[in-house]
Formats: sequence, structure tokens, C-alpha cells
Amino acid sequence: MKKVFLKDIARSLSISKTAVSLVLNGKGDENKISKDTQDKIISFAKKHNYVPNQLARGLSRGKSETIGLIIPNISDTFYSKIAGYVELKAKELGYSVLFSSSNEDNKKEAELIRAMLNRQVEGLIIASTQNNLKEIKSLQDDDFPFVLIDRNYPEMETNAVVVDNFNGLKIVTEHLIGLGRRKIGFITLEPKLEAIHQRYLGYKSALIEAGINFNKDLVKELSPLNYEDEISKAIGDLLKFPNSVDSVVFVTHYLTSVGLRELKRRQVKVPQEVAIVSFDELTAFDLVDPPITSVIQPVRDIANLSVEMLVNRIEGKDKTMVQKTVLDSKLVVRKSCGTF
Amino acid sequence: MKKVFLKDIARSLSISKTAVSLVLNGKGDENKISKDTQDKIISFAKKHNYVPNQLARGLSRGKSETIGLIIPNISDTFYSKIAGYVELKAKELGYSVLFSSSNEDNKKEAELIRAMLNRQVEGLIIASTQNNLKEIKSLQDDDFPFVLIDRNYPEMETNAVVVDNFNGLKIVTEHLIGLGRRKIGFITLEPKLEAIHQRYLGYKSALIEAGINFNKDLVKELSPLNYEDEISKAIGDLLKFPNSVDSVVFVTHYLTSVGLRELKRRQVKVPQEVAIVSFDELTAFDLVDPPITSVIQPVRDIANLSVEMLVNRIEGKDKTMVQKTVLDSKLVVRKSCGTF
DNA sequence: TTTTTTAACTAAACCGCTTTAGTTTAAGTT
DNA sequence: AACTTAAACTAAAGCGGTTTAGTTAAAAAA
Repeated sequence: MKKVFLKDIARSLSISKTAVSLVLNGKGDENKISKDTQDKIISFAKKHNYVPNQLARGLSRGKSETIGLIIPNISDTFYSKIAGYVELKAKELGYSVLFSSSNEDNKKEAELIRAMLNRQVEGLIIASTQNNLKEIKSLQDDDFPFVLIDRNYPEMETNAVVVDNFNGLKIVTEHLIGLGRRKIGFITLEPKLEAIHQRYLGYKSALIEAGINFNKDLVKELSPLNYEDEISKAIGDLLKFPNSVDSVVFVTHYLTSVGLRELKRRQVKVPQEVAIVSFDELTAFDLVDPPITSVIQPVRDIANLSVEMLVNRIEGKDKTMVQKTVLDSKLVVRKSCGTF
Repeated sequence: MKKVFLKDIARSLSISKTAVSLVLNGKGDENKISKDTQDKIISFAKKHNYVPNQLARGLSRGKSETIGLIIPNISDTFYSKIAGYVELKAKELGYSVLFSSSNEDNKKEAELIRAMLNRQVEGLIIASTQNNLKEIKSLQDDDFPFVLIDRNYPEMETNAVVVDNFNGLKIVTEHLIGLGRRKIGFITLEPKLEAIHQRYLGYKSALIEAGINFNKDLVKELSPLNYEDEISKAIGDLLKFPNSVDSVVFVTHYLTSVGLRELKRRQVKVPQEVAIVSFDELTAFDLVDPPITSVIQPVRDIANLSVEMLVNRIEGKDKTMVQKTVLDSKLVVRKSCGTF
């Protein structure tokens, strides 16, 4: 069965391509194509399984009805959930989503941005590695529609949807303090990311406000690429004198996973000896032993808002205004912090 | 900053579009464009941030260098991992990936297939809802390259990469039997899916071969859309006389999650009173209380193989041969089945 | 010197669709 | 009967590239 094109339909029915195109795009009536002709065209198209070529259509109309989503890693549940919701919302608003993972590599991210641009996406949602100021700035200069999510360039005025990382970490740390913990470790990532830095500041601020003096030795920074190897030493350090923490705050879900695994390996009693809490969670965190107290992020809101903002920008409803939305994260208390 | 097109470069440098196109596609040398001209073109393009329009290029060349991936749900870790690996492998082979979730809705899946076709993807990888025989068949008839993954149409001879569901469930059930369990419940999904049905048969076969008589009352089928509500009754049924199971096999990770949650709610001791095992797992299943014995799937292999098969088909390296690859899944023993 | 070859280009068709600016014919007005 | 108007179309340009089939001028060969 050969592919059928617009011109094939036109020729077969002895009708102009124009008429066929108009009818198949639902503009038959407004262009006064007779009911009769319309029916002929539509039924012929259906019968022969006509599939319009979006490349041609996009090229011709100068639109692709596609938005791009660039995330660090589609395998990470946090981002895969966002991707799911972005797709849903985008479809609702008439857009397809093209997505790609940067794998936290800023070179690759820059490439992806260009690749998406040359695929004529009409806008971008980016959870950036935050090492592409230049690239992002050039989008901005070109007045190209985009929204940053999750990770933000604080030095730039852009559309963005982020969560309040500072406060998220502050409340979870305060929660531990409220339960009597005083020697609170913090396992984090090398803070190239503003989000991670904010979490660090939140942790620090909670301590200081509670009159606990901040001890840099209780903060362990792991490499995003090598944390699985580094976790053992980090936990080891935190456990032994003079640190001997009574609790640990993990800056993100995968550190929590490996951290808990390590604590179990060392047969540390959680939460009795060491309470733990996590920023962001995995699906099964309520089933884990012990169930893990987490600050959960409003994934769905992040997705919905960012798509809406982007589409507004694309469709020109808000012309110039830049909107930075900060969403609250939510503390979910479970047993790992020692309550109940 | 205005967008710059091929013709702009050509005009600015007083060179033909042809030359510019050739040079920018790295065909300058083979077409004997002078080094000098090449340099001029390349530096001008770089300086003005030239980004070629893929729609135009794709249209003109009749290729999009894109493959489509259709999965039930990108938020499901199983599929998001596959997506991640598919993207990686595809990029390696020079293709971009367009992906979309069908949300287990076969109408939507059919739409997605058409949407992808009209975006001129050169091939498709589909984890089908298995309710689109017609659609898939028509791909087959049109000789359009595609590979089915995870879910298979057994009545059709297509390229496919699947796991051995029958055997996966068989070995995990045998494992329970080996540990002395005799009354083994099976919590599954309404078996519209061949994969699910195969798992059911594997369960049954393990029982029969062990001389345990198969009791239909120990099999609970939940609706994929409503399992969270139905789990309570299912577990309740399995626990009470005359069923009183000593173990449960869950057909997929999310049923395991809700099932374990329900068992905990009822304060059933796992694994002492009821052992559990899972087909497929979540990231944190080793941290769960108790750590869950699972049959894990070779996600990476599924992704790599399917992309390779597809690209081979697309590039015509294997012209006609249809290849069905069945991969083994792997039993990972943890505490939830009562060992150690 | 004439012919052939080669280097270094270019004009224009084409990909499949959309859309603007008509055209043609018939019906309605005056 | 001449003039408008409306209905039902259509030709052709254009979207931004790629590619085929040349062309032109200079160098090499005869």
C-alpha cells in the first residue's frame, strides 16, 4: 500500500490541492466548499489512510505545535513524573512534547537546546544543569519562549516555576529539632545547583534560628556522579566522634536511598540512633523500613504551571511579563524521624 | 536578533544556497568547494548562530532521523527507565526519540501512532496496550519499521523484544514453594495483556509441577484503573478462611506496593505470616520493610535491543526477517519471601 | 593552438503542504 | 440587459532546506 499525498487525493478526485487542504483542515465551510465535495474528499482521505506530513505542514505554517522539555534525566522519578504531567497538560492545550535528557551535562544540554530549536519547537521547558547561562541568555535575547523549572538562574529575570527549596529544607530540619535532635548531619551534592545551595541555606538557617551552632563538619558534599561510592565515607564520618550525629538530612531522594542502605549495612538503628529525613521522595518511601519522612514536591503543579506559562508566552497572551513562581513543598511525616 | 536562514548566508556572502548547504553539511570537500569559501561560510554561520530548520531539511530529504516511542505511562519507573535507555541508544545511532504515553488507552495509542507517522518518524517502538491489532497490522502491511516491546501480539509475526513472563513468574513461584509455602495467592490484573496472562500461566505451572493443586480462589484480578480501591478486598479475601494464604505473588511492582501497604495496615507479619514476592520492582524495593524479593527485568537490554533492531530495519540492513527476542528476567532474593 | 579535464561553483526543481489572490459561473438586482 | 454579488472553486507562490544537472574559467594534455 503506497503512501497517499494531498496531490494524489486532488488528482484522483479532479479537485485542486487547495480545496483538499482546506477541507481536511476543517476550513471547508468557511471557504464555501460544497458539502458534496467535502464528503468526497473526506471519505477518500479516510479510505486511503491519508496521513498529512507534519514536516511540510509545519514548514509551511511556520509552526510545529510542539514544545520541548529538557530534563536532566528521564529515569529519575521526579523528572519522569514531571514529564508525564507536562505531556498531559500540553496535549490538553494542543501541543506535543519533544523531550530529551541532558544527563546533567551542560554541553549536552546546550546541544539539546539547539537540536530542539532546529526542530522548530515553539517553546522550551528546561530543568537546566545551570551551567548554560550563555545559552539561556541567548534564548532570552532572541525573545524565544521558555520556562525554567526546578532549577533557576537567580541572576536572570526569566519565566520560572520552582519550589521553595530554602523553606522546604528549613521545615524538615526544624521538624527534627522539634523532636529533640541536635547533631544534625546534612548530606548534599556539590552545590553547583542553586536549588541545592538553597536547601543548604535552609538547613543552616533552621539550625541558627534554633540556637544550634552550625558545624561545617556535619555537612558532606558528594559528587553527583560518584555518590554511590562516596556515601560510605560520608556516613562513616558523620557517625564517628567528634561528629556522632543523631540525625541526617538528605538533600535528595537518591541520596536518601543510598544513605539508608549504608546505615543499614552498618546496622545503625534508624531512627533510634540516627533519625533521617529526605528532601523529595520515591514512590515506595512509605513502605521503606523505616518509612521515610520527606518533603514532597508539587510535581503536578510544576508541570501544569510551566506548560501554561509557556503556552501563554507562545500564543502571545502575555507579551513581556516575566513570572517567577515559587511553589511550596510539603512535609510528610513518617517514622524515620522518630515520631509516632 | 533576527533568525538567519540559509539564503541569508548565501546572499550576505554572495554565494549560492547550494554551496552554503553543502558546506554546512560537511560535503564541502567532496564537492570541491574551496577551503577559503568553506571557512567564510562556516564562520559566518557560527557568528550569526545559524540553526538549520529540521522541518525543511526533513521534508526535503524525506527523512526525519527520528524514531517514536509509545509507552503506556512515562511516570512508571519501568517505562521511564526504558525511555532513558532508548534515548541513549538512539542518540548513539544518530536518531532522536519522540515519545508519548498512551495511558493504557488503546484509542489514544492509535492516535499516537498516527501522530507519530505524520511527524515522519522513521520507525516506532511500541509497548502496546495490546488492543490495537488493526493499527499494528496496518503498520505491518505498509512495511513500516516497528518493534514491539514488553507487550507482544502473539497472533502476529512482528519484530519484538519481550521478557519471558511465563518463566519469570514460574521461578519466583517455585522459589516460594522451595521455602515451604503451599497456599500461594496471586494478585494480578485483568489479563487483557498477554504478558500478564503469561505470568498467570507461569504461576499456575509452578504449582502444578510441584503437585500443589491450583485453586482459582487464590487468584485475584484487579482492574488496572481501580486497583488501589480493590486491593483491600483482594487481600482480605486471601487472608480469610478457606483461603488463608501463606504467601502472595504480585504480578507487577505497583500492585506489590499497594499490597504490602495493605498487609501492613492489617498488621500482617511479612514474611512470617505471609511471604510476598513481586514481578518487577521499584528503586527502593531493597530498602522496604521487608526488602522485597523480585523478578527484575533487563530494562537496559530491552531498550538497546529494540533500538538496534529498529534501526537495522530502518536502514535496511535486515530487509524482511522478523525477529522475536525473548529475554530472561532475573530473580533477586530478599527477605520478603522468608529466607535469610 | 585546440581540446580535454578539473576546480569551483550555481540555477532551479523538488519535498508536501498552506494560503493568498484570483477566476469562473450562476444567481440576484436594478 | 447590464451590473453586483455570491458560491465554488483554483493557480501559483512560498515555507527553508537538499540535490541534480549544469556552467564557467582556468589549467593540463594533445
